[in-house]
Amino acid sequence: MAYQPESIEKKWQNYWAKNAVYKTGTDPKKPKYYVLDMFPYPSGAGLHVGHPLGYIASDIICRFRRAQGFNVLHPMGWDAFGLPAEQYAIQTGQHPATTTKKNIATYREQLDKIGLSFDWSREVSTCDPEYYKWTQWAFAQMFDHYYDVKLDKAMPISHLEKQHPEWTKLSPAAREAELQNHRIAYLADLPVNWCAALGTVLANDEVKDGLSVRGGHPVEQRIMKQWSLRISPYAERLLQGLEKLEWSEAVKEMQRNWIGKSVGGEVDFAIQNSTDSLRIFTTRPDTIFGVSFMVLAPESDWSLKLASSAQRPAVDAYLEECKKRTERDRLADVKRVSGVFTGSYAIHPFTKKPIPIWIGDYVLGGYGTGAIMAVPAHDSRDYAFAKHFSLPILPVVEGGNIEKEAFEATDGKMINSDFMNGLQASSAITRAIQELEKLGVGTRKVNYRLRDAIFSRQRYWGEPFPVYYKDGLPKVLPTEELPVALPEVDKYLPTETGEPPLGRAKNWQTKDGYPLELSTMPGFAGSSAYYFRYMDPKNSKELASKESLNYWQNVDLYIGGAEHATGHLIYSRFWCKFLFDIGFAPVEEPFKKLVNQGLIQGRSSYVYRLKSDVNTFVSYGLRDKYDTQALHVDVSFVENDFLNLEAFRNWRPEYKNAKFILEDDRYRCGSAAEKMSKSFYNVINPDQVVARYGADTLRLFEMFLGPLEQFKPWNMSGIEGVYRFLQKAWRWTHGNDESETLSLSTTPVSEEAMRVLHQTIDKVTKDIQNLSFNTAVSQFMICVNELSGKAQTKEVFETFAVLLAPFAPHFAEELWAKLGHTTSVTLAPWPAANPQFLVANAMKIVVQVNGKLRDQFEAPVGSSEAEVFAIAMAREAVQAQLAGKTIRKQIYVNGKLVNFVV
RNA sequence: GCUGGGAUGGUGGAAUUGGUAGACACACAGGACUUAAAAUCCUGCGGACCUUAAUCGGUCCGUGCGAGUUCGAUUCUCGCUCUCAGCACCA
Repeated sequence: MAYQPESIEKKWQNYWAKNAVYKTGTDPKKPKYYVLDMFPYPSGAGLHVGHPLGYIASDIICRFRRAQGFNVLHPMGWDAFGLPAEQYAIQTGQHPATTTKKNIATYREQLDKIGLSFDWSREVSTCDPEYYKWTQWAFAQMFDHYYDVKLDKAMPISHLEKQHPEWTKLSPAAREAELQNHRIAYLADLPVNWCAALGTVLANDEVKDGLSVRGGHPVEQRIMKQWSLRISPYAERLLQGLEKLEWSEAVKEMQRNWIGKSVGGEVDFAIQNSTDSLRIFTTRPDTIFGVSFMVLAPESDWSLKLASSAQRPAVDAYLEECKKRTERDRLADVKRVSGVFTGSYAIHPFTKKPIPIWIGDYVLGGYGTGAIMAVPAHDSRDYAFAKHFSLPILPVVEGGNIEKEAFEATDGKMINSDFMNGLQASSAITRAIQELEKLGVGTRKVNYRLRDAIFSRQRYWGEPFPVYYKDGLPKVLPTEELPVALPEVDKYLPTETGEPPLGRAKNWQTKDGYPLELSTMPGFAGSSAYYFRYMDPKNSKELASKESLNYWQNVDLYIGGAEHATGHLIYSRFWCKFLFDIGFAPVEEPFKKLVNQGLIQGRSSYVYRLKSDVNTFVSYGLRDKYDTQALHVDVSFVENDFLNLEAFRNWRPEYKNAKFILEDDRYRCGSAAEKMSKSFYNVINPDQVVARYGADTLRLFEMFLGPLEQFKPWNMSGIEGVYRFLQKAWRWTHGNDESETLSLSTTPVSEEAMRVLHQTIDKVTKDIQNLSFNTAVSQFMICVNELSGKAQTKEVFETFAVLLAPFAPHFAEELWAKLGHTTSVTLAPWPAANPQFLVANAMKIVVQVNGKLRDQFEAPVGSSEAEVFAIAMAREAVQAQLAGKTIRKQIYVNGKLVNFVV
């Protein structure tokens, strides 16, 4: 029987399922290893070949670690709440739960075909009330905690109340208002990103360039009452925590930017003819003598307060104009300078000179204090503003070309700066703050860009809040009364009065009749602690038991896309730190090592149609000789870039009589790497590939495609290579294509063959550890090429089966069973390479003189360095052609430099 | 503009701390087997050149561009070009 993946793969998948081979429990005798894939959102389109890339990689690691004696946790589940299901529900009336369930079934079926070693007994789904009960629990905990700045951790609200006995005298509403300023989950009027088309608010990471990431709808700023998570006090811990993580520098850097720490000072500028003072934040207090004007954000409270009566009409007009400009317009013309003078002046803290106060939309209300001191000589934005309005530009740091542009460096000497003259700008920063502190008008200050996370969504398909309102004040439900299950509604749209869809639910209230919160949680809620739930997924008392938490700790290896860098990955870290603070989580960081698999792009194919004759298509190589238009063609009609003419003619009626201008009697298509999309006709499903080549070939091929973290186009032309490899391996082990049994021999294995086998053990082991799966696959190919037709002993086949199992588990399992084993190859221990076979029996000695090859020869293994030299010198003497020259001689043993003499 | 990656044959990609560049695979070409095709197996495959009847053998150039360090650079340093990704009025 030839290698027939379809028969063996189904068999072993059933075997694994029936015998629960991959079921994991806590086992104190073994070291633990937790490998997690980012769980997918089950969309209606199903999986394409890009999805399994990360899953296959993590599966290889899992199988490898198991063989090394680790107790491996490798679960999978579903990020099941989400916008697409809701929008589909709005269009069709079908309940999102129904669609989601169907999609999950499809995903599950597709994943099962790939032979992944998930422990499905731990499957979770974020839309399951038994799951989101614990999301609600965590939220309730956040409501009941505040961030204690002194202790630098979250503490119970009761602890805060003890420090404020005066609050007990307040009315319930006033007291709650105080508490809302501290609760980690709090309700506040906030400027939010409102998306009218989606009917909901969005988090900052869900908005890009003023458009929603999902759907690309315009987003505007609005003030709304929203639930938020106070993530900003965690900024410093989130930043510091990055240092210890084994994450790519790229993702760490993205998080650093997102947190946006900047160190500087806050300075109070007195306002002329007023007792008020204007507080600004600056990172360059050293340039304070270069201040020539101040700028307020248009949305700042000061803007109207400081408008003089003479300037009032101009200020009003400008503020009106700013309001009209949406976020998008503002981003669209960054270069445009606009602003207006308020008519008021501030007083310089050192020179006591008056400084005009302006309003400008390049200053943001939401950052710092919403006001700046402008130093045009040393800030490019202030420079542009000053040039536009002809304001003075006063250089205080030596260097640059102030006539042309702002000089922003801090490596110059201070000038025109009184007590700071002559200092380096970088050291003047500290000096300036000291002086300001003496005057009592300034202090050192650290600012973060990280904003609190807005946590309300005006949607149906999400976790309901565990919140009700008593006398108009928010309360959270106790854990015993959770979950608050998502109610049924007649339509998935906002109500006529503009309330979220939950406003349509009947009896949406607590058992005591208090109304429940109408908004739902955002997408990241369910994914922020799912890694803990997998540890103990059936627990109805807790998110996870102490015992399981202490055993599994956190995720050792997390694999998923880099697109979650500033969303899920930062929220999860925050969530975990909070759970750590309240004594639930055993560790502060959820994911020790993170690997971002590269996107697999689709490979689109094109045909070239004559503009003059829409029925004629020109082959790729000849297209320049004609005037043509490129059209996408379904990639299923194309093999190795050659078009199947028959299939193309049958594709659409208008191509029935298509004519072709061929090259070498064939039609060659053009190609390009693009996102996999239905509209480009380039989507490849893993099912198609499995049906034709089998799961093991798909697995090997996805790994062979290139480095895991690299973006790469899907290109089927190479798949034959790995398929041939498995066929060769089959023939090697079975003797020929027809044999049903193994072709075993007792002939001792040659030393050379042992060398190949042990090099394979060595290389594959190292490659898996380095996540260098593509070179591991190459090593397997070398191994089979070398050993094919020889080395057919039981021991060799056994070693090969164990090595191959992580990559091609079905093939390995079949081979293992035929070797007489009755248990899964998964349970076999990982082989160790014998160092004896890793060195060559004859050392290859290469002698170079002045970098040029002069001599090469072999010496017996074990020769000492001195012997090698002696042989080399003797041979050189015979050659006798080096006399009279200064030489540098290098001697290589097996390609390695051992020494050199001059 | 800022930050972080990347650039190696026709193609995807290999190359421990600097040490014989191009492993492995695809594509292509030639050959064997076959009535034929498929499959399989074998050979060649960066460029220029020398040598030869042809092999064998040998030389020079070659890892985006230009310098530098070094006996020796795909690898390290500096300066560019192009490209991918992220951030972007964050004071």
